[in-house]
Amino acid sequence: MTERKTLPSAYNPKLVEEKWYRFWEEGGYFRAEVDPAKRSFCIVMPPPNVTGELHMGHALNNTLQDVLTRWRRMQGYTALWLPGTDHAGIATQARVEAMLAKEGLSRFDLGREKFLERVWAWKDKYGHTITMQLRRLGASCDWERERFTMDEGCSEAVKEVFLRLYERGLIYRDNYIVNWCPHCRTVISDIEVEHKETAGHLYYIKYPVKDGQDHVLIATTRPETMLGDTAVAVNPADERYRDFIGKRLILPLAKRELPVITDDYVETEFGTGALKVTPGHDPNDFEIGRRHNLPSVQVIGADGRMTVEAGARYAGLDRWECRKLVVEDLQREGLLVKIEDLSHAVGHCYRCDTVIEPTVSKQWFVRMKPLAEPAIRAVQEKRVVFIPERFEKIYLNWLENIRDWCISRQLWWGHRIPVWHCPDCGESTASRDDVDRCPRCGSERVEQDPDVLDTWFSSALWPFSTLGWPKDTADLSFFYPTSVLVTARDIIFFWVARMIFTALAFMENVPFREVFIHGLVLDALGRKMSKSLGNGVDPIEVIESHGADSLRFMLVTGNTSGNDLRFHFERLDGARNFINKLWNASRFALMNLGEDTGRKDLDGAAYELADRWILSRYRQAVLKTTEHLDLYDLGEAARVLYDFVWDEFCDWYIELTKPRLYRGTPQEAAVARAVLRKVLGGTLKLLHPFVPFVSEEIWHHLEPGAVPLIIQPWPADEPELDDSAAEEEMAVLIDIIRSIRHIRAEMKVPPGRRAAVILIVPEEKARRVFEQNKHYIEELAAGTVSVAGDIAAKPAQAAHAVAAGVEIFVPLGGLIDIKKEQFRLTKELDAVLQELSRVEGKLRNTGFLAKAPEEVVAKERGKQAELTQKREALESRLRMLGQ
RNA sequence: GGGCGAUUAGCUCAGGGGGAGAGCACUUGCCUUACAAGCAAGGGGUCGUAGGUUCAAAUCCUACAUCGCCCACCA
Repeated sequence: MTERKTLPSAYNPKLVEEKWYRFWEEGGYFRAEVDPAKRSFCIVMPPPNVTGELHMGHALNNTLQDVLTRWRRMQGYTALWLPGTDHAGIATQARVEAMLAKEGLSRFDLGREKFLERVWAWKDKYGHTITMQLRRLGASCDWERERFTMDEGCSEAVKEVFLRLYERGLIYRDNYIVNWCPHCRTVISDIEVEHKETAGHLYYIKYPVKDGQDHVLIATTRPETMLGDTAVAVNPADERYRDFIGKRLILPLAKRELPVITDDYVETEFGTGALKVTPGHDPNDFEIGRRHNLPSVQVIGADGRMTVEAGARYAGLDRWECRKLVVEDLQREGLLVKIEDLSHAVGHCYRCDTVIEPTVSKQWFVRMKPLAEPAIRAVQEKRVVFIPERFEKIYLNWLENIRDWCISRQLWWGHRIPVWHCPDCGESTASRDDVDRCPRCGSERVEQDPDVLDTWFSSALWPFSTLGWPKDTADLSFFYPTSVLVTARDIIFFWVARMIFTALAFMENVPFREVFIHGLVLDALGRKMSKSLGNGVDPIEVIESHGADSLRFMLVTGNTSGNDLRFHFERLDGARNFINKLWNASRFALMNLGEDTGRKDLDGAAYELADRWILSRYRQAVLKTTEHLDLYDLGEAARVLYDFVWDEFCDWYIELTKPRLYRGTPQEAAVARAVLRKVLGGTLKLLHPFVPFVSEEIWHHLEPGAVPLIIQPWPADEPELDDSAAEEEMAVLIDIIRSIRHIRAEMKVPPGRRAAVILIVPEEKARRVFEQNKHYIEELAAGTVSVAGDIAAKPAQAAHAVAAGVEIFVPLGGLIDIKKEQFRLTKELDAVLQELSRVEGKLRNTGFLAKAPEEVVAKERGKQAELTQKREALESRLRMLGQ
C-alpha cells in the first residue's frame, strides 16, 4: 500500500507508462478466462503484418479496440481482445529475398526448404517488433492467446477450409486470364490491382487485308500485345466493316493471318470500331477468345519480357522496350497512321506498384456466387451491422458484383495448397495428409502443387481459427461469434467480406455482430501517409514526445463517423495539455486530501450548492459517456469528459472548494474533500479506457491499496445525485460571476482591487439563494457582495449589468468613466433589442404558436420576459447616467 | 461511367430542425500557494451556391459548384 504523496507539477508519461504496462501484463489483467457466469465481449485484432512497424493507421485502429475492450472489461464482461500477426506472403518473402540479395543469393539458390527456414528465422528475430510497439500504445490484449496466421492451429484451419470447399466443388483450377505481377512473379487477385489514371497513347495501326489493297485500321494503347493477336473483332451492326467480316487480315510484323470476327462487346464509338483481339493478354479479349474459340498466344512472359512466341526480333526484350521497337517498326513499314494522347486506367500491383500484365495461366479459384449470397443476406438482415451504416452499401455492392477469387500465389512463403498432382495419370488429389502415392494409378511420382494460398485466405478464417476451430473448443463456444470487428474502411473487400462469407460457410453463424469502421490517418495536408512520400508520423516517436495517452486521446477525438483524420501536431499538444490538466487537478485533490480517507456516507445536509452541482454534473458525465460509447461515438464520449474535467471540475468546482479547504471549518473541509475524492475517482474510471496510463497512475495515489483502475467497475448511474435545482442555481451564479469579471476587465480594475458589488434581486426566494451563496461570488469575482430586493439610491459611480434577472452594480469610485459606461451599456442594449425583436417576431407568428411544441413556445416566452426585464434595466440605467 | 464523403471563425475541426461551438492563432490583463502545457476577459462566422419542404433550415430534400476517396473490362 503506497501513500498519497505530492506529485511533480508536470505529468511525465515516461516515468509511468512502462511501469503500468508491466503491472497489467504480469498481473494477468488482460487475460480473459472463459466464465459462463459472465457475459463475453470479444474483439479479434486485425492482424498486422509480421514485417510491419506500427504506423498511425495501426495506432488509431488499436486505440479504438483498446477503448472498447477496457470499457467492457470495466463493465464486468469477460473481455477478450485477441492479438496476432499475419504472415503477409509477398511482403515477408520480399523482405527476406532482399536480405539474401545482399549476400548475392536468390531464393532459387537456396531452394524452397532452405529458403523457408530463412523466412522463419527472420520471423523469429524481427516478428515481434509490432507487438512490442502495440504494448507501448497500451493495448490490453490477451497476449497469452497471441496467434500467427501460419501457426499450427491456423494452418490446420486453412487446410480444413480448403478441403471442405474443394469437396463442395467451390474450389476449382482453371486456365484463366489473371493479373500477373512481373516484379513479384505471382498472380494477384482482382482487388489487389490498383487502377491508376495514367497518361498514355492510342496508336492507330493498319492491318492489311490478305490478297487485297485494303486494310482495317485498329486502335490500341498497348501495341506490343499485337504480337499476340489472334483476331480482329468488329460490332456485328457496324456498317463500316460489313464487307470485311469473314475476311483475313495480315498481322503486321508477325505476318500471321487473322480472321475478322464480330462480337457485341466491341463499341462502335471507341477508336476505330475495330478491336484487335489478344486473348493472351487482355481480360476482355480473353472472353471474346473463349466465345469464338480463338487460340491464345502468350507473348509476354512471367518476367515481363517478350517470349519466343513474340518472334525472334522481339523475344527477350522488356515489354516497354518492345513497345518502342514495335512502334518504330510499324512506322518504318508505313503502317502506323497516328498516335493520340489518351488518359486511361492502368492496373498496378498494390504491393510493388508494377504495371500488371494480364496473362493466361493455370490458377486456383474460389467460386464466389454461392458463398456471397448468404453473406449478402446476413448484412441485409442486420445480423451483421455496419457502423457507420453507409459502409453497408459498399460491402453489398461489392458482393453483388463479385467475381471468382483467385487464391493461388506463385510464392513460397504461405500455406501450401494441399493438392497433389500425378504426372502419370493426371489425377489431382486434395488431402489433409501428405500424399506419397497417387490413389488412382499408384504412381509414387506425385508432387504437391507448388503454389501457396493468398494471404487473405487465412485472414478470412481469423475470427474462428484463432479461437481453436476446427477443434470444438471452450473458447469457440464462449467467445464466438465475436462482438465487434474494428477496422479501416480500406479493407472491407479484402477482409471483412471474406470473413463474413467464410464464417457463414463453416460456422453457420456470423463472425461478429458489428463492424466498426474508421477512416484513414492522413498527413496535415490531407495526403495518405506513405513511405514513398516520407510524410508518415511515427507513433513511437509521438509516444516518446507526448506520451501514449496523448496520442490515444488525440486519435479518439479525431475519429468521426468513418471519416479520415488529418494528423496535426497542434491537436496532439491539445491532448497533452488536457492530460496535464487532469494531472494537476489531481495534484490539487491529493495535496488537500492528505491522509484523509474521506467519508463516503456524508448525509445530504452537509453538501453545499457547489457539491450538489458537481455531483449532478458528474452524474450527467457518467450517463453521457456511457451513452456515447454504446453508440460507438468514442470521440464524443472523450469530448464529454474533456469538457467536464476542464470546464466544470477544474474551472469551477476546484475553485469553489478552495475557501473551504483553506479556511473552512474541519467539517466543511471534510465534505469538500469527500466530494473531490468521489468525483475525481469516478472521472478517472470514465477516462481510463481513453487514457489508461495517467488514469491508473493517479488512481493509485488517490486510492492507495485499492483494486487497480483497469478492473474497477464502470461507474453506474446514481440517480440520487441528480439535482436540477443545484444546476440551475449554479448556472445563475456562474452567469453573474462572469458578468462581474467582464465589468472589471472592461473597466480595467486591477485584479487585486476589491469591489463592493450590489445585487438587486427582486424575487424573495431567489434572494435567499443569493444570500446563502454570495461567498462564491465574493471569492471568484474578488469583492464583497450585498444582496437587496431594491435600493432607494442606485450608485452613480458604478458599472451596471443585468444577468439572470439580477441587476448588478459594481461601484468603482473614481474609476468610472461615464461616457465609456454609456457606450458599453448602449452596446449591450442594442444586442438585447436585436434578440428581443427576433423573439417577439417569433411569438407574433400564429403558425409558430399553433404548431410548435409547447415547451418551445414556453421557452421563447421565458426569453421574452428575461430580455424585456434586461432592456428595462439597461434603459433606466442609461436614463440615470444621462441626467 | 457509377457510388461515397467533405464544404461551419484566420487555421484544424466538432455539432446538427427551434438562442452559431471547441482547440489553435489573435487582442487585453494576470507568474492568484493544482496547472504559464496555465488563469481571467474579449474580438472574429449571412454554417459552399440556388431552389424546395416546414410555423421554424447551418441542420431534412433536390440540383449545382469545388475538393477528396472508392468502385468500374471501353481497346
